Amino acid sequence: MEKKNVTIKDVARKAGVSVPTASRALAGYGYVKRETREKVLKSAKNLGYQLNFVAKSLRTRKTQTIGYLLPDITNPFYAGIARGIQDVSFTRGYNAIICNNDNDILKTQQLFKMFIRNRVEGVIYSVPFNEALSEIVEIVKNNGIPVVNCYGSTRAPASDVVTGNVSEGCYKATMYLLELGHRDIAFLKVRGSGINARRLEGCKKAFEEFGLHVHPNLVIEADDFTQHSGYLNTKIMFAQSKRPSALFAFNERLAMGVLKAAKELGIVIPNDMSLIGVDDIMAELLEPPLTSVAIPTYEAGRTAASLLFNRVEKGNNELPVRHMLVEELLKIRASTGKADQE
Amino acid sequence: MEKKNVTIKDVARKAGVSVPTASRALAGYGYVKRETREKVLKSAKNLGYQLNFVAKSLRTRKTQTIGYLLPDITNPFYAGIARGIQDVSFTRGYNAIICNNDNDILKTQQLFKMFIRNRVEGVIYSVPFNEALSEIVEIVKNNGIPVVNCYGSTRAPASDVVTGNVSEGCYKATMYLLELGHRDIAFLKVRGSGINARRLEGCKKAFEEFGLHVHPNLVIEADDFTQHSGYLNTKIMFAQSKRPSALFAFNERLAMGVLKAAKELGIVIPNDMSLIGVDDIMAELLEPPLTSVAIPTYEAGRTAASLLFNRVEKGNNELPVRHMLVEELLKIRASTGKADQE
DNA sequence: AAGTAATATGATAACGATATCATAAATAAA
DNA sequence: TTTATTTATGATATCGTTATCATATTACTT
Repeated sequence: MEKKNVTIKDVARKAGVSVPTASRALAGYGYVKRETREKVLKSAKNLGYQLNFVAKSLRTRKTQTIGYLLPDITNPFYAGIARGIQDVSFTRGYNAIICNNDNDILKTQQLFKMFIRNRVEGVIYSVPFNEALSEIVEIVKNNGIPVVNCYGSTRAPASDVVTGNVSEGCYKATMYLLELGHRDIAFLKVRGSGINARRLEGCKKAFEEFGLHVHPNLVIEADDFTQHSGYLNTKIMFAQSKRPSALFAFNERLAMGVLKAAKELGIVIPNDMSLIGVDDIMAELLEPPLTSVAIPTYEAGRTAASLLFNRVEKGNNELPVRHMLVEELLKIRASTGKADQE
Repeated sequence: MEKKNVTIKDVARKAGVSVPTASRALAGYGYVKRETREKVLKSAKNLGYQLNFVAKSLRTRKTQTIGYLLPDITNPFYAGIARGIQDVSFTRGYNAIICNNDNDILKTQQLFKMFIRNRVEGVIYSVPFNEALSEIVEIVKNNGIPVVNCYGSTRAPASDVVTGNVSEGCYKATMYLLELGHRDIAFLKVRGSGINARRLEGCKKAFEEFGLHVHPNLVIEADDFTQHSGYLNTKIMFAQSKRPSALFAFNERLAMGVLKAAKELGIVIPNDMSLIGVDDIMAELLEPPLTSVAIPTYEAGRTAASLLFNRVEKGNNELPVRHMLVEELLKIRASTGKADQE
């Protein structure tokens, strides 16, 4: 009653056929007489046989597995992407090995090598830029494994890339603020973030359409994307200069920090100041519900997986490099309003 | 420049040794002369050799992989557990295959069978009870695979179980409310949830210590654990009966729904009513910051993984069944206050 | 110097499946 | 009937490693 470990050999013997015949019967592939197949299937069922996927993988050189590298699965942004990848994978009969790199390059290297050793058929990653990233991604590709970058560093090489129309999303949001009459709009971005830089581009474009320019003093650079950082920078900004009529934070956590600081300072949103965020994970649940640029993480994950499976099926080098965009939408809620009429 | 696919055979040939010797050198196992090892390692490095883990797994019957089944990775509660499992696994050189069942029993069966086919060395699950769950869990166990239940259905069999001291956590929270002078305390639970039933037990115990009883009318059963459900039930309750002086929702989403309903009804928390939640995922970020019973999901995941690896190492049947508790703590914030003095 | 133990290496088998090929039986075509 | 084709089955090789065992070499003991 301990371990059973039924192999196809047992199934074949019990059914009175050879191993290859049993294999064909179970796989439903090639020529097998109807009654033979039934005998084999019955035998398999009786013995409680479960295919050994490890052996199959070795022989067929297909592991039906892909790897996904992200910074941290407890970050809902990445969890959304992960879920999209998992769903597409599940439908195709694949598994995804999901690993956290905690933005640690040493871990990144370890994990990518692990992916290679495990002979994953493809890799998706969503990690920010790092000097050593390009190198290790190149190694993965040299091992014949297609790589898709999903909202990760655009500076690292990949077969295909999925990102949002980040500058357009922010363009729309800024246009919306401008149309509400706001002119003194502050932007809270994270220093060193390539995506945030592109977000700011979109905002500048909107200003230009109004014949205006973003005031450099109103572009604030946070050290990181934590709530605390948003809180701190807001406090500092409001202590130093005139309060802007609207604030656009390029990240939801930052926006939550702004919200908290504003509350403490007695600034009522949206009456005293409008606020826009990005991400749209908790936005609807905040007080007030936050107007924000929604990132369709689930769709991004699905798209990345689809691109990857295209390459897995067609052979990596058959296809040209593709760059797919998912649409970031402005969701208008209660944290924005018309500018003061003074 | 296409696929390289370097095997240990190539490494051995280039180093001028036999394959088994190369294997020993690379694994750092058994007798290998110092210079031989160096030759092999150099050869491996030059060729860009990466061990084929599939082949190794087949031979050693160790896949260094475990499976984790959860309802949905985008739910931060499960993401926390997943992260704990992943971290312990990573440290041990294992991978976790994480799969969502969406509370669908058909998927559950498919996924558990997939775990068996993939020859995972252990399985952890966090899924609610379902008639067919016991059956499939039993099949997994019969295949010699240890199973650990982490905050899942306690009615399904498993080698080991990890849960929180759920009734104690709620006992503490209720004691706190009682000590603040509250007597009309409403409880919002989810119908059919075994864990929520145990939570209520803890609350009742606290009442008994005060020589009181929970009023049955003040135990409200929600259909599910969504924010909407919390919102709806609050509206209904407040329309029908006298408003309680405190409300205890056994789930954060429910509590957020209560918060929203209260806001709409002009009920100020905590002045007009105290509110306590469970989970403590976003609690700190809500307005007002929510007093709640914190579930240490990350720790629970780590604990579950540790239990599992004990069995993986020691052999499944060597160890007695263990039930580990992680401590749920009451975090006091701004949503609770003294009862009215009327 | 002889015997024993430790070290080092390789030949062979095995893990559990599928791929490839050869051959036999059944069926269709001439 | 003969030949060609389709269907059915099994023998054998193979995927890339490690386990097991046998043997050769070196290093210690006495």
